[in-house]
Amino acid sequence: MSEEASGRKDLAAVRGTRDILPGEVEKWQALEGLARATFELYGFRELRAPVFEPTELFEKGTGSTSDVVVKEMYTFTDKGGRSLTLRPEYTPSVVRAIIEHRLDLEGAPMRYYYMGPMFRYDKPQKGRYRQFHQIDIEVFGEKDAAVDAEIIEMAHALLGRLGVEGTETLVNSVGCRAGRPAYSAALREAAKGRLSDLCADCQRKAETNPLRIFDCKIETCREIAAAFPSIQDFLCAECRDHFARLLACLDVLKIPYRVDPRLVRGLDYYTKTTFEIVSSGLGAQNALLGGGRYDDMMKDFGGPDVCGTGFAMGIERVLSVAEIAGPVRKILYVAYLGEEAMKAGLELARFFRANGVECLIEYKDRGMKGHFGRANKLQAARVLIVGPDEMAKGRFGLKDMATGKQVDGSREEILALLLEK
RNA sequence: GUGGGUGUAGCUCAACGGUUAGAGCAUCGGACUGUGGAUCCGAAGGUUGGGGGUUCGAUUCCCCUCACUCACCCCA
Repeated sequence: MSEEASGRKDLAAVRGTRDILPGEVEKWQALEGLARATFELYGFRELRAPVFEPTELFEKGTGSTSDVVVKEMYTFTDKGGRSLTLRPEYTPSVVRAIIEHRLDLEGAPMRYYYMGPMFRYDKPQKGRYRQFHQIDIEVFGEKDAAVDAEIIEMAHALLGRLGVEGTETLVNSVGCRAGRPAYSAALREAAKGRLSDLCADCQRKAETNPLRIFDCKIETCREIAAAFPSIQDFLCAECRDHFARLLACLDVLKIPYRVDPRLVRGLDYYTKTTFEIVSSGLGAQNALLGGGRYDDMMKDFGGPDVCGTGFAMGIERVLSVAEIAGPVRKILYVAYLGEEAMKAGLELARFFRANGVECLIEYKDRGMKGHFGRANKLQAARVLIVGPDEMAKGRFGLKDMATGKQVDGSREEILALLLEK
């Protein structure tokens, strides 16, 4: 049966992955270029880490109770018997690299960015894939809430350059390890008091993750949850000051935001600041980017006590709402007549390419009409005409396909014309 | 992992349970052997996602499976 099966389906890209084809890939390149240019303005440098890491890295970093680690990792055993995992997120890798190379001792600003694929075994839907791509930025060693505001502003700057509109910035503080357990307990207590009035889903959340009751869409649950204690009341003095300073700096940078006490985020390691930028142009998966502060991870890894803060931006999601276009290509199509002219055209193509002109020659014998039809099909900007007559004179034709105007000249004269616009 | 929707040519879509599954666009060839977009003619392209069942007969009805898609969950 399997040998009879249609090859086409069997060889399709696996579930949750997809090809990015010419025509679309130019948008990716444009986005990546704008991201690099923007981050470099803020003093960030690229840091490339491996696509897979020891499974333990994510268990300790991302958190062994997070959904990502519990049920979404691509984990496998290699031939040496090691348990490895295709990274579901990037932050633990950067932290590992800093410790491994003692980058904290170099004195350079620890501002890093990276873009590449991440892997999570989720059920695919709009804006959610099993191999997806993130742009990730991290800053280490800056305790001041000002840097949290700075990276949020940097995210805005990038989204602005990408033509993304209709976004909202949500910020919150989840406190530190001192205050958070107390808040969870208080929330659980409050939920127990109204348990019978909550929906079945929320009754379950009351046990497993009381913070998520705030996310329920049922009206009665929302009303009940509105009366629950706010995390703001459980922050220690230091966390409260940190959060106030974040908001003050966002005001200085003129970043509009909304404080959302429900914004907890699913990764275990966040402390103090959490934030998210959401878009109205997406479906249920509406977060364009999310991040926050993680002051304990480095220490928990057995490294120096260096704090961190950063965010991850989903490339697929941003592209679906971005207004960017790839560069306009101005292809020069080489039209020739006959074998000798083909060889002359081949050499002319080499010459023009060596001088920076995108040039296309195809090895199919066509008449002049056929060549022009093909050039038109390819949306070539110009056609170079090489025939026996041209070769005899050493002067070739150059036709502008948009205007229909045609001139002739030596190859140097034509090159000059090609380069001037 | 749980639900709903959808799978017919490269793309967008037709076809009451009944002959050889069609159309537009795209592709290729010709009209047209030194100058494009047009027009006309023609060709090629399908195990109707896959498997099983009901039926004299299934693209159509039923079941399973796979994929896509939307939502839950979670997150980028």
